[in-house]
Amino acid sequence: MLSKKTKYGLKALSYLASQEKNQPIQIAEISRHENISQKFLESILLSLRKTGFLGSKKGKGGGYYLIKEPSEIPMTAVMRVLEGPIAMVPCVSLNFYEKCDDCPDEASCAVHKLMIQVRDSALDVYRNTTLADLVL
Amino acid sequence: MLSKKTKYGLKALSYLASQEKNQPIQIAEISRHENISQKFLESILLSLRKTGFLGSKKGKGGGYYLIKEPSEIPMTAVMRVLEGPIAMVPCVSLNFYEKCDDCPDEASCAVHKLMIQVRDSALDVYRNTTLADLVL
DNA sequence: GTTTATCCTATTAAATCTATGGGATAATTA
DNA sequence: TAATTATCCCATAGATTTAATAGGATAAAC
Repeated sequence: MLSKKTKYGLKALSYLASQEKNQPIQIAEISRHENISQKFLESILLSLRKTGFLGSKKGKGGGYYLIKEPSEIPMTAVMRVLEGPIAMVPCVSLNFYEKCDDCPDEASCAVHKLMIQVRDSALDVYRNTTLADLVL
Repeated sequence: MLSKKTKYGLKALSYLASQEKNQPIQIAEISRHENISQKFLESILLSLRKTGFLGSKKGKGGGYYLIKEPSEIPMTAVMRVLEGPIAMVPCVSLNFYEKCDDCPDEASCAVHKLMIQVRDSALDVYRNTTLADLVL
């Protein structure tokens, strides 16, 4: 299941990407427009800022804005920040690899074999989709 | 993340599929061989029996066995029983569809758009993989 | 009738996710 | 400078899900 955090984060990014001008948009406006709990959204936008997707401005006229062009923001990056590993098991993760402590041999493991394929198919989608594609 | 239930279920199915003869294999043997908590595995095998993947036999010489040929068991079916929906959000699920209560229009929803693609790519893998492919 | 192994339900323990609260910080406006 | 506005940040509560365990019932074999 996709977490609410990821869902809300994607919606917020899309909303920002859909703006004509790249002016700061307030949390309140995004939360209203996308039906997201304002406080929850606040923490999500904060993490998107800290990971380099968004810029922010305080005080009146402040808010959040995209730092890069939507077409320059691949879903691989967004998903890894919001949802975490793209792989469904750590032992097939490219960026978050961990060995299974129960499994003696990855090469012969059925789960490993299957999840490699699932990971690759998901990667294929995420690598070929940018934020711009979702706003069309 | 793949649940332990699914991981263990897949391993158990693979172990059964790897047996020479299709004789009943005891829970204890599978749990030992695959490093799975016996009691937890018990409940998983039970659900796999109730959903028509496994047969069972009680008493001495009893255990679980595959009902169909491994090549006749597609991963779509296994995953749906063990893990649930293949889609990451209910609004793009083929077998477990649910409308999002927050989202006014699916067609214009960025999350919807992206998750349709992810679902299709995962389906493509699961549909083209059977239990037999994982045992090779 | 004793042993063996699955069947079944209930419950607990742990982890994770979702959401909220309250105040600190910084920028704008007057 | 003071008031207002909006992000920043930490802490925590509440809800849900997952993982595992317990204990006994049932059925088959010998």
